[in-house]
Amino acid sequence: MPHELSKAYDPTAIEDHWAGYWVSENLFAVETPTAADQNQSLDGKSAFTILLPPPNVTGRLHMGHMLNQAEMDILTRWRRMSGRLALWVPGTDHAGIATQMMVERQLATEGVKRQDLGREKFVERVWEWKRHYGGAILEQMKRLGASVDWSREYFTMDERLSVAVREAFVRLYGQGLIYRGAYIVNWCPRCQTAISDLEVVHDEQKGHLWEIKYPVLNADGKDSGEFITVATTRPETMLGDTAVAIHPEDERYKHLHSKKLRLPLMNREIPIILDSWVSLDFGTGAVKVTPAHDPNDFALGERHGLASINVMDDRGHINDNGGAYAGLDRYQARKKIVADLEEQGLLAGIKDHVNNVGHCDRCKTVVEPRHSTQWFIAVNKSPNHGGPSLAEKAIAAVKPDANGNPPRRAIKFTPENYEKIYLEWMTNIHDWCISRQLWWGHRIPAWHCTDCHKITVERTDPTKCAHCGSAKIAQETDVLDTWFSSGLLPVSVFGWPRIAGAKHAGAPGLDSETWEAKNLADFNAFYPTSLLVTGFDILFFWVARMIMLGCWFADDIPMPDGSKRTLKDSVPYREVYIHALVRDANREKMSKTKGNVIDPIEIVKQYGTDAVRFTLASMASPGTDIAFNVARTEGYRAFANKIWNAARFIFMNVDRAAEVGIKVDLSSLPLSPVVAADAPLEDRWIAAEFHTAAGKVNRALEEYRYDDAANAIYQFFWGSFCDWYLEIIKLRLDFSESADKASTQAALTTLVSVFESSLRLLSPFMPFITEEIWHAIYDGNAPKKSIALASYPPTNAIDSNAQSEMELVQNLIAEVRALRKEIGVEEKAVVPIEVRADAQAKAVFATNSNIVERLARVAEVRFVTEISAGLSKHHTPVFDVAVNYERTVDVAAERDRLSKEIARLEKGFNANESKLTSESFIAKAPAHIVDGLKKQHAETSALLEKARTALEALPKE
RNA sequence: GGGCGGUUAGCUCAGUUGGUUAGAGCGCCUGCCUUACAAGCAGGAUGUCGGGGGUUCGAGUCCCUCACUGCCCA
Repeated sequence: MPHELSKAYDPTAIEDHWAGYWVSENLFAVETPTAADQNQSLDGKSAFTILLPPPNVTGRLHMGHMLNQAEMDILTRWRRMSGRLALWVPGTDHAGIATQMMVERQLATEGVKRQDLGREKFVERVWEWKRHYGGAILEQMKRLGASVDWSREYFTMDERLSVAVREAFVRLYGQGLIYRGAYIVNWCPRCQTAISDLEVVHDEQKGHLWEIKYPVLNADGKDSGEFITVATTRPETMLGDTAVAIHPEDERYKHLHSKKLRLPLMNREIPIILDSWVSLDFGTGAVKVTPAHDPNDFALGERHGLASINVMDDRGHINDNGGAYAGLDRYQARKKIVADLEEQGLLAGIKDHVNNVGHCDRCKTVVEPRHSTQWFIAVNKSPNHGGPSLAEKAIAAVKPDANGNPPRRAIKFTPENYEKIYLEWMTNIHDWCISRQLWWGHRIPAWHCTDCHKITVERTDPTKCAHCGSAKIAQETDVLDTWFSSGLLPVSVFGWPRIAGAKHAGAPGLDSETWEAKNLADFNAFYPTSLLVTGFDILFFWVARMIMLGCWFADDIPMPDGSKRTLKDSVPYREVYIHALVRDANREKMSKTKGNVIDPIEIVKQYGTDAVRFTLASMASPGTDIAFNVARTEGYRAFANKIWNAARFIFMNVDRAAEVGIKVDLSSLPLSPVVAADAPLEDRWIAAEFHTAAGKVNRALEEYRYDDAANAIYQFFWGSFCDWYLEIIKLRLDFSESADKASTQAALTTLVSVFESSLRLLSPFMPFITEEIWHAIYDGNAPKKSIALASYPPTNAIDSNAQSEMELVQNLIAEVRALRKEIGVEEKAVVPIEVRADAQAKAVFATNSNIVERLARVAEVRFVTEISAGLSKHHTPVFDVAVNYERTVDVAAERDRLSKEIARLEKGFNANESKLTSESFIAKAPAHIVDGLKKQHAETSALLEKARTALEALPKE
């Protein structure tokens, strides 16, 4: 039997199959456009390009990813079906710290340290690990059906992307924008590397404020007996103190200006310095200064020319500069120092104190600010050849044009407020520390000369120093921050810098000419990408970095027509959509420690990918966090089930029709429902409803209103198509001998056509179930390999007459149903009704009386000029209706209902009355408001009158 | 400390440039196994739109203020 769908909807049974099919058929691969395509503007299709913000290669899919990917997939499928050349490029980043950690952990189980292996062997091990376990998250993506081009999958350590990293480094270095310097950086003692500000997560912790007395010295270097008390949250850093700072205006200490202090425990003489940065009210107003271990102190040290004494090694242990404490872990040292101070009577007090402690984002170890030599990108500096800085360009790409009207933004943010946040951040950005003391990553292409101590940076590995010619050179051991390479992705995935016609194209390694031509074609077609979709928590990671680097490096690639590329077309993407956080049902942030993490794969197994996607979409209102509630998902699985059963119903009828020789011509189904002007009301109406919904979906997706789009489809499919259309169409699905076959065939054709269009409308949101049913409609001979390659239904004009006529019929049915309940008509009883209606409504009811009869279980619609006395009736502005039935009236309930209705009407009446009697309202409000209100007022008065009369007519108690 | 948001039905959230009597899903109550669907059908109840003040003919929507709350940055 054709069209076989199992009786019950079972998502897991269909989803695995289609997910595999989409990948194995390479369905969403996009070929590099040929030159001919380019000339014809890609065969008339403009590209929609979207890059997956690279998940960490060690990562597993979490709800945030699933939301992020569902949003990208919905947009990509919608754009693809709407005729755009849609390319979604997937991949992962190499996650320097995280991946190195994974492999070190693995080695630890073998009792081996990476140092035992040596750098080269260790890196080999990491690659091995990556081949085995890396990219699990992409496999999960495949199961979820993301419509990405797997043939273009990237990994930031790939050779082609490494070429881009090298090129970018060499250029920035040559432009004077990369430098090496000794600064305070965030140091993770566990990972033993510097990390960027963004990789430090701050956490409020209960701690202490230790108050320590520093003896004031006389001119002869002896203790004067006076003390300055300083307060600190990290007493162990005092070993590296080189001054104590006070505010120059602080009256408490004015007499101590120019005096010296004795640093306790170390017995070192340190100066008192004056600086207005010191806060008068914090602690005692005197601050110990440790330039090597605190960013603020470092700045003070620079201003006052203080020495910087590093007292800790890279594991967070006190080093030889720490005197008696050398070798101790930082916290052991803290304990001992506090104890020693107390013993010497120099501990003035201990106070409870809540402070913000920085932790390593990866391993949660407390970060130690540390003075060390690192590589930086000078983001605010003008390059050697002049012009704006990296940050200035990144600001110009986003800032509204001061003179432009309307403002011209090269990159548009949604929700808009992120533009402000981005600009705020980019305006105050500090130099970017790009070096990491790791082995896994892009090794910095700089060579140090042992003879002249200068640095050589070149595109190909040098054999001798570029400055003195010495062969005694050694490559820098540090690697680059992972973000340095992922920031380049928008240009590097399309082949930069190996782009035909670009400067420095012929980089070594691959078949350059072929590659460069192919890359040029890709770059011309797909850059700038259309959109970046990401969470706000990564705004500064991807967004900021990609914008800085994209704007910097793309602008020397000429435009396809040969003209100079300007900032507008150098940006990595035209739009940025920032989504919110997925929280648990109680709005709590999901976290492992709280144990409230929802594994999307588990939920998917229970309810199906389609239902989970729909849940996320329907809650994804821009700027609002999603409180993920499985009750919602359950509801959308029910929706999928509804669609499934509608399909079964339709197929059942198609098959029954076939048995009596009635066929639906599947080869001529329209792209979206088309009905004749003289078609039955329900046909004209469902087409109008469809186009209304389709219009809403298109408008909503243009504005990233996934919630509006999902709701419009839900309402249409369930509320209009299933609840009304399917019920009405049953009247016309008559397969008996006596039936008019042409009429049945027409009804069936419209039904199938509307349903098939609806599947295409829904497909971007629920790709699996729509794929399954769509193929079933065509009984395995679908016109395309996938519904995802079919066209999105175009929106036609909306027949609003059909909508208002149908609304009348629906209202009548609803009133009858309500009446039946009120007067206790049995569910199954078929009863006559009396209707008083104006001429227009009466005509509509008369034409469609069979619909009323079927849907409201009515025996006969009797048109009257006045409802018979004694019957309970319902009133609307255009008709009154009553059910002819020997009622068992619950007088109390009826009185209650009428009283409530009267109260409601009175409220409206009074509100309108006061407005309409106000002269200023009549004079100042626009005419259509006044007219509308007058009309409503008249209706309300009439209904109020009728309700009051009905209440009067009720038997007295 | 600086900045940005939020407060609308029991819950989670919509509510377009102020405009006619504030919506949805879930949940809740009542009645139905009406052969596509009980993961269903039909009917129903529920809101001083956080408090206060102001602008306006008109405020959930704009302004001020207070309260509570979340996030980012330092």
